[in-house]
Amino acid sequence: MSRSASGSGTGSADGLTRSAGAVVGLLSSLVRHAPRDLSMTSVSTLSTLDSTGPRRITDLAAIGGITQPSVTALVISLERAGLVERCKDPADKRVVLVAITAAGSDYLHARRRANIEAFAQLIDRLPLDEAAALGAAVPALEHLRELDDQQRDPGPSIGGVGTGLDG
Amino acid sequence: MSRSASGSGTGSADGLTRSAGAVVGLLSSLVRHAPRDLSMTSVSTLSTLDSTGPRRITDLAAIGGITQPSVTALVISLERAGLVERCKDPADKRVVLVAITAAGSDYLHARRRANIEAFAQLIDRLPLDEAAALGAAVPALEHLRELDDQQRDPGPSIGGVGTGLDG
DNA sequence: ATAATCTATATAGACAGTCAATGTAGTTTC
DNA sequence: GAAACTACATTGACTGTCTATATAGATTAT
Repeated sequence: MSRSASGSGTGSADGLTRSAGAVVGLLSSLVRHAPRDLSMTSVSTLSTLDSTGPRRITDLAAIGGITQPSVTALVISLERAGLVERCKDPADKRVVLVAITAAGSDYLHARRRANIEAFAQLIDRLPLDEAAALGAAVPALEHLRELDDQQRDPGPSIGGVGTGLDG
Repeated sequence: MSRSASGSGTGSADGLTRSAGAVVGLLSSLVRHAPRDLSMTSVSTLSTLDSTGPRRITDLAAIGGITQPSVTALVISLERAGLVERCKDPADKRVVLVAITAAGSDYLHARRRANIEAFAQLIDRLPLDEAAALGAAVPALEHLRELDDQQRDPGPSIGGVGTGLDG
């Protein structure tokens, strides 16, 4: 809380705190109204499968930050919904490889599109100068997300966590 | 998706979509790692009580977007934790008025401080220009939250919903 | 080679948070 | 003062999560 407090665009001493409050507040406002047809964790798991290909149960647990039994249950329900497939790994008969289906991929992309579009419509109602300021802050927002992921997952190349809202 | 697509700071045609994606992505990244000692709904309820004073059960249900039986259970557990008090309304003996206690208020403020500070530390690691851009986007972010609240709650003066992460 | 150990997943049992449906006490209206 | 309404509590179910443990298969050491 030392450096950029003087560097933030507001020029005031608590610009940083205010930035933090603004982002956190908006975040809060959105989360609790997200669609609930699938759990955040399910969407997050689908997202991982979609972007990085088939995975074993244990991987999904580590990536998603939940336990292996939870993933087992989650995958079973996703399978029942037709959104993923489970296949045995011929090289190691203990392993279950989970893959997203075409239906799963379709669902995911539709949901992602809807989320972004709804938010885009919100942005579209901003005054021009605010929309411009938001656009200029995009690299900062993307960078923040990277920093956040790094900080929580100091491990190697597991890839983005995927978080449900980005479904 | 018509106007500010050309007005956003990126200058590209999909600047709006990219802004939306950036914000949604960051928010997603943060949500799933929030502290879970109290549920989002509990913190949200505490926040409402803290900012608007004692409330009846039904109010809390409407404000929080959950059912009345859920609030009854939630309030009972908050009461057991010493964070709220329940008292009868002398004017209407059916009513239970729920009020936040000093301990509840302390908890809430500590949590809010911690959240904002953690996020501020993240912002502090941004390059100066990005931190400045983020600072400049604060009014836009705050405005977005307002727009979001309005859109979902076209009703009268219920006040901010409070969403758990802003605890 | 085979026994011990490790690994990947499944199962069982528990708990929190949510809901819909319904019960009960108190209030308002006609 | 009877009917209808309101505020809250209770019940029973379902989901998502956890810990602890079981089972099948793989690896390692002797």
